[in-house]
Amino acid sequence: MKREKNKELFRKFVSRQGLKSTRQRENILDVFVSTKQHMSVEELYEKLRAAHPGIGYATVCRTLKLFAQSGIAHEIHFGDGRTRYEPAAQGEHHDHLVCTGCGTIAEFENSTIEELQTAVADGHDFLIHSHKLELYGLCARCRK
Amino acid sequence: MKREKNKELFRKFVSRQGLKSTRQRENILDVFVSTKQHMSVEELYEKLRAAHPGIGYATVCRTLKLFAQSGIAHEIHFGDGRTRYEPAAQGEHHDHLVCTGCGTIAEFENSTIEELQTAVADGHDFLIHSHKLELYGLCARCRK
DNA sequence: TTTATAATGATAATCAATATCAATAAGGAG
DNA sequence: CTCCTTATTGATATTGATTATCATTATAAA
Ligand SMILES: [Mn+2]
Ligand SMILES: [Mn+2]
Ligand SMILES: [Zn+2]
Ligand SMILES: [Zn+2]
Repeated sequence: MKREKNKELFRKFVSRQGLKSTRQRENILDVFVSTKQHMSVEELYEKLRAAHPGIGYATVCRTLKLFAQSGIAHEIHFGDGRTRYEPAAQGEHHDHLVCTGCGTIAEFENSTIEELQTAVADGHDFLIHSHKLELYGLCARCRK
Repeated sequence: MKREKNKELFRKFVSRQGLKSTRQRENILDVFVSTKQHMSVEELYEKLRAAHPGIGYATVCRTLKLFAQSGIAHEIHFGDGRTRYEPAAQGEHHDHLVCTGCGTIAEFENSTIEELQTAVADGHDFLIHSHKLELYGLCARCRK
């Protein structure tokens, strides 16, 4: 299961980096892997406080950054000034449709687009490390 | 010429919206349309101060927002926390290759990608209003 | 001109993210 | 297990870009 896989990956990352395993990190890990996607730091912090009062905002920020470093999370910026995180699925990738009406996020994969991106980069003698593709607009419900 | 076109478009926007034509707006317009692309607010402010000491930072911010509203500028966020602006070419569109080594920005257009984006959106019953496609990586020089 | 209203610019406020730092916890050595 | 070094935590202060405030100034219509 993806959740357990990510938890295991993070524990290995902590060990490999000489970091320490702490109660807070485990708690944040638990909540994060079982969360709906694209949560802001604030949202995750509130969810965590409900289960683990006393947790610090700074610790949540720091730990989410570690999640991103370890590869189990992706940091996302939708342009509203809030950093969001989503659990990563190893070996998978997707981009986002963002409804500016209700804020709903849909996900999609399109291998042809990905290939064309690589072709474009090749033409510029450019080596892609990562990319961001976001489609902003209105979902069906918000258009009615 | 594109520069004069954009200046004219902005002046019409100002008139249409019942705004006032001011020395500051004209100065900012002059500098903006003749600028290299993807300048941060801070960079534009410094460039403006050189030619027009006394200009206020807040005025630069406000005016750049007006440029974006009027359609002669695009607001860009490359994820470094600084808002950038680039002159818009009416009826044209491009996306960006961002070198994480030296910060150089290359531009590209790919109509096939654009069509595929629309197809993806259609499949989700989603109406695209705008999109963001950025390819991050290393340019040829930074790879050597 | 006169006058109503918008714009300006100095400054304060905002807000998410990050840095600081004393107190606490982890975990290896003995 | 206990000691000890070092990392982590969380309260708080700070940062940095942007936005709001507001007294002063400028615009443009009457
Ligand atoms: Mn996603
Ligand atoms: Mn551009
Ligand atoms: Zn919607
Ligand atoms: Zn480069």
